Amino acid sequence: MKYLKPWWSEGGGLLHLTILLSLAGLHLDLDLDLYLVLPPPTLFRDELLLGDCQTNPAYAPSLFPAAGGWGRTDHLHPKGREPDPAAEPEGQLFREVRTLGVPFIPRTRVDAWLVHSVAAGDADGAHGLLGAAAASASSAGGVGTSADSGSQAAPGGGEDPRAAPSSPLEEEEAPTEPTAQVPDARGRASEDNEVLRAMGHSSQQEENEQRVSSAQKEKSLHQKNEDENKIADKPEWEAEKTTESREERHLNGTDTSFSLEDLLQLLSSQSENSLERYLYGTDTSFSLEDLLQLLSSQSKNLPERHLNGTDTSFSLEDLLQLLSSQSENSLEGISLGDSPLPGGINDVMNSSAHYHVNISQAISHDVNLHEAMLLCPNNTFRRDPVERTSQPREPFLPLNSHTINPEQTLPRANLTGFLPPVDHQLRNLTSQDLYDLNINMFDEINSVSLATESFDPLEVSHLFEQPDSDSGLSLNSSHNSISVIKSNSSVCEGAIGSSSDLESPSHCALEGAVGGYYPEPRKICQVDLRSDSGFHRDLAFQHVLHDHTYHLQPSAPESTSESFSWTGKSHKIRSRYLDDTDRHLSRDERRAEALHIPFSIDEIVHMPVDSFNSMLSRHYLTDLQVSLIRDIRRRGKNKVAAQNCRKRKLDIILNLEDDVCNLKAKKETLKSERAQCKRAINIMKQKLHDLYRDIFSRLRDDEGRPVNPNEYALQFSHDGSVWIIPKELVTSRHKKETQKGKRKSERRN
DNA sequence: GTTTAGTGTCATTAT
DNA sequence: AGATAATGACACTAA
Repeated sequence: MKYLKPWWSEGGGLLHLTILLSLAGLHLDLDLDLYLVLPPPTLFRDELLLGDCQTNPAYAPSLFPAAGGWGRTDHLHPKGREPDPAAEPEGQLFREVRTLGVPFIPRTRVDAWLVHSVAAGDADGAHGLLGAAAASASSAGGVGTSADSGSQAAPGGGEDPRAAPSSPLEEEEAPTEPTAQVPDARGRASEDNEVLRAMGHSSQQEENEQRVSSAQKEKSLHQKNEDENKIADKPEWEAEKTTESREERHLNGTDTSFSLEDLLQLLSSQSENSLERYLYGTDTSFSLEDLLQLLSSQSKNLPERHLNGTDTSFSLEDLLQLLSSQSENSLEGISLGDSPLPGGINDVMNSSAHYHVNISQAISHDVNLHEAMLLCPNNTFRRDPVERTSQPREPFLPLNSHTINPEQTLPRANLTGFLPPVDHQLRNLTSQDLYDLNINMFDEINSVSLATESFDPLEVSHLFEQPDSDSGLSLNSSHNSISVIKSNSSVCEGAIGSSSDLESPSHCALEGAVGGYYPEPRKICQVDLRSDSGFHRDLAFQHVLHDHTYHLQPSAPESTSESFSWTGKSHKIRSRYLDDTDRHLSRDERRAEALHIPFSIDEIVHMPVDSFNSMLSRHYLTDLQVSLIRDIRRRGKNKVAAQNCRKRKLDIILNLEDDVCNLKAKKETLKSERAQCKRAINIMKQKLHDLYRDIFSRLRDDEGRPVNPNEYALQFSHDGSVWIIPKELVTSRHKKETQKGKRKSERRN
């Protein structure tokens, strides 16, 4: 069974998802309280519309209620402003939120219990784990505790849930261990990832994680055997009683301990259906194997206590954090406690309110357990949904940044149905919003660097002014230009092809625009484009983040965000005109990035002319941008035309070659026929000569002497008589007849 | 180091 | 008149 019970409040909404599993005597009830982050309503209408992401940070506290483990909001309050609960009449946001999909923070409470002779898992352990998860989430400061308590926790909107736990469960059961160790686990995992990433050995990373996974599985098996022995010793009624009591305790939040191994055992015995399908409502079946795998992979992010078996407690907050962190939009950045939270979340809302962005998709992605299971071991983010769907995924991705690439991930997301009905038109903005989110995020982070680096837009203009060597390399660029270009290139590196590159906000922002496809371009981007500071700032991002991208996997496959025509072509094609540090972007793409062209190359090139012109007119674009877009379109079309031309030329050449072969064969045939005719003619001549000789040998003149064939010739008359006449007469007569024939033929002509 | 195939781009012309 | 297609010429890169 599945329950989707949305509940909204000002500053946030609580989505209660209950998953009840009952398979083969095993019951698992997952209560997922997903806290949907919302800004104050005023942001929808006023500040956000201005595109100023940082003018009103009042929404921040409500964004990250679970700051203890899921997010910090202090950096979102540069002015120390607190949200004003009375800023908007209660209920207004409710109506707006009903039409919006918003980021969420998983707020978990997992109920699980075992009944009867559970083949695998210690009920106590499982219970403890789930309870711990609930308590952990509670102690993390989340707004709302469960489906029941959540509706009581959020009212007021501006109330900071971190300061005031809103349910008895949180107050009473807040376990010290999960809440204390979960962030530590994340931190440790993050450190490990950093080390591995610094070593630059993804394979080693995989080995480590596989090692962890295998060790955990062994531990799970060992624990399973012990648990089976324990259960076997207990009478059935006692087991039921224990189960019920566990359930009660868990529902009450009094039991917070839980064993990961137990849960693994539970999950391992389940069917092979997909949790993802279950969550999305397309299939009521449930793939606990997926969750098992998820948990196994998550183990590397857990503290060592989970690995060495000294502590088997496990918080599903970790799990949901994992899920949240692995989703493909910047919502992860919001959800993660360690993530620098941008002041530009209002951009998200702004965009959501006025442009068509699919936020629900983003939310859906956040709860895509299956995907998270596959890709989340390192709390890394994937940035290219196309790559995700079309290319083999990296089982373990380095944790490079908390930023993500919303541009490429979200627009392609086609996951809906998880959330309650949301205004469809308002679901389509997440990517661009998150782009702005990233921009603002790193704007704050890199503000110092901006001051010191003092970027000059002219540096980027060099990118357009560099000698138009077809290679597109900045060979003649100045040092600064090279720096910028290289930075840009490095930022872009792996963006398209590598799912592990998550550090470049500018790139992330542009990646979707350049090479990605947007059904609807985002005007919000143009706000930044109009300002030099934004342009400046983005360059700074590229520069500041320069170092963060060199450890990216160089061999990352090209993304399909490169829906450009040469996506599937050879490496030679792709690598052409590219810098050594930027093997994935063409010159036009880099230029488009530099100017933040909000359209993909594919769009620009292949869009019908009417749509293209309307697109240019509908969006505020600078002259430089328009010029570049038109150049890109011209070059793109010319490139296709050149390809077609060469193909045609090649076809013509091939056809000509075929014609030559055919003609040669025909010539040989004619030669042979000619030879045969010559041979036949010679034979006929020889026979005629022999006949002539034979006739003259038998002829005699009046005196009985043989007739000389050299002096006389045979002449046939029309009446059939044969005359022997001198050759001279034959020659003269032949000439006359020949002349007559010519005259006749001339007359006919 | 040279050659060659493949490619992108520009300029020009044709449609 | 503008957009697009076609094509020759050139430059560049990788093999």
